[in-house]
Amino acid sequence: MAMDAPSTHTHAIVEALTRAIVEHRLLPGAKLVEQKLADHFGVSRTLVRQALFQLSQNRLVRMEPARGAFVAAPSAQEARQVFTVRRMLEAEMTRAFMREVSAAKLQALREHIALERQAVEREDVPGRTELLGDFHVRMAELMGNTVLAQILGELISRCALITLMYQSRRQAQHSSDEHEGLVQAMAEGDTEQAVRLMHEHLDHVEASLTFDRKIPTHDISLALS
Amino acid sequence: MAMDAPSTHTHAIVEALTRAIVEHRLLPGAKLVEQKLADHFGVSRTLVRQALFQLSQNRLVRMEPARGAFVAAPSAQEARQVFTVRRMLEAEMTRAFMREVSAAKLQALREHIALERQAVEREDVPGRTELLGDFHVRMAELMGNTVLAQILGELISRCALITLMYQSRRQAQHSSDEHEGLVQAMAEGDTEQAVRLMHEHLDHVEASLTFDRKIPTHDISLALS
DNA sequence: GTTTACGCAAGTGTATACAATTTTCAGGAT
DNA sequence: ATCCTGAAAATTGTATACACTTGCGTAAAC
Repeated sequence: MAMDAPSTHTHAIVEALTRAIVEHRLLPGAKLVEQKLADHFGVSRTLVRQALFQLSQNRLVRMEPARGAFVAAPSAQEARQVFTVRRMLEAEMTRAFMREVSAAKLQALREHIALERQAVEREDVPGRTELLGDFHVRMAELMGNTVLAQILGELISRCALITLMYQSRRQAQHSSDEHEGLVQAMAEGDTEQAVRLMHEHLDHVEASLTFDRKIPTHDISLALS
Repeated sequence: MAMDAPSTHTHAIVEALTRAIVEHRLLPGAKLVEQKLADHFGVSRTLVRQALFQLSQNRLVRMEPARGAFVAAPSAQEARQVFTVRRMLEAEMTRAFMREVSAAKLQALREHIALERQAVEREDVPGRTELLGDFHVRMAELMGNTVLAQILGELISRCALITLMYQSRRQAQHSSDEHEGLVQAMAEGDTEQAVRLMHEHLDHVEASLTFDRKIPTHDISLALS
């Protein structure tokens, strides 16, 4: 999730909106009225517009000419495409990771999984959603490839938008278990098994998506507070 | 390269600047003064700023707080990372392509290669650079995966920024030949050979990069006219 | 009762004004 | 000659003003 800080103020708005969208406090389709957001953040529309533009680049927000900004509502087809790309990228990432694996890196991943567990235990839904996604970004970071980490981060944000509002505790637990299995295979040096597990893991996450209709939240102040 | 059209005016500026950067009329490190650009395009700074923000998201432009926008100058390390990601993505893309290959798709690629050839023949440097990159995007589009096509398009733009200002005619010819070899392997149904050729192709392109110092162009009007 | 026309409210798109910051450069001290 | 100093010029950052589009409700016409 590493990004530079453009004037800090705009960045803060982007962060707040991103969190609200990814954590499903703002539902797909919700309209984002510039003046309302400006009032909420205590700035002018100028900065809000910058933030919305930025978010529309990340595909978290869709902008319709002269009609305004809305929380993006990716189609089922787009969701499948995102997962297809993730599988392509992460299968090869797993192979590359294995080529330069080390005890320290495996340990770092295990510690991350421990954090996931804790979030699942304490029913911290936003926290666990973020941590479950960040596991994959963490792998890219451990390889020292920031470009890969950034692209994966964006793809995962788009996934979170598609994910069920409240992923069941069981599914979250399951994801964390699969992460552990992956690390286990990597610890044993079984590259092909690791790649296979990564594939299956992403298949499972994709299968757990729900594409039923969304109920938009129009109350921006509520969602952001 | 498919993007939506946000108010058409901003989009036109983004397009013009993108072309100027990717085609190396504006060299890495060049400062992009907002008022100068605004005058050039006959609009206010507002729209120029929107365009620059958008370009900074694509990593074609780097913005320094209170100092302004500059044409990005990716480090050699970043360039290597971009190519690493491309190899990961495109190796798997080639496999996926082979799973749903058809005569029509191969024909489309062959026609694209013919266009590359023509551009190389007539010494159309900007045209051939764009076409050589678009071959890879074309594959993604033929698979119907717009998400993949978009991500590849962005990665390739970043590559173009790194590429030698004037890729030699020989190298361009070589790239086109490798595209043809790839299609040949795909036509013969030899998936692993195709994957291998894609890998080698990207290795060759990466190897042809030059990381010597850049001479910034400060004359914006000249570069854009 | 349904439909069309019209006007007002709300909201977006762009330009401009002004504040804050950085850059430039002249002038003087060492 | 080189290095500080400081004020003016240039440039960016943010807010505001205003034109233009869209959405919606109301009322008139059929």
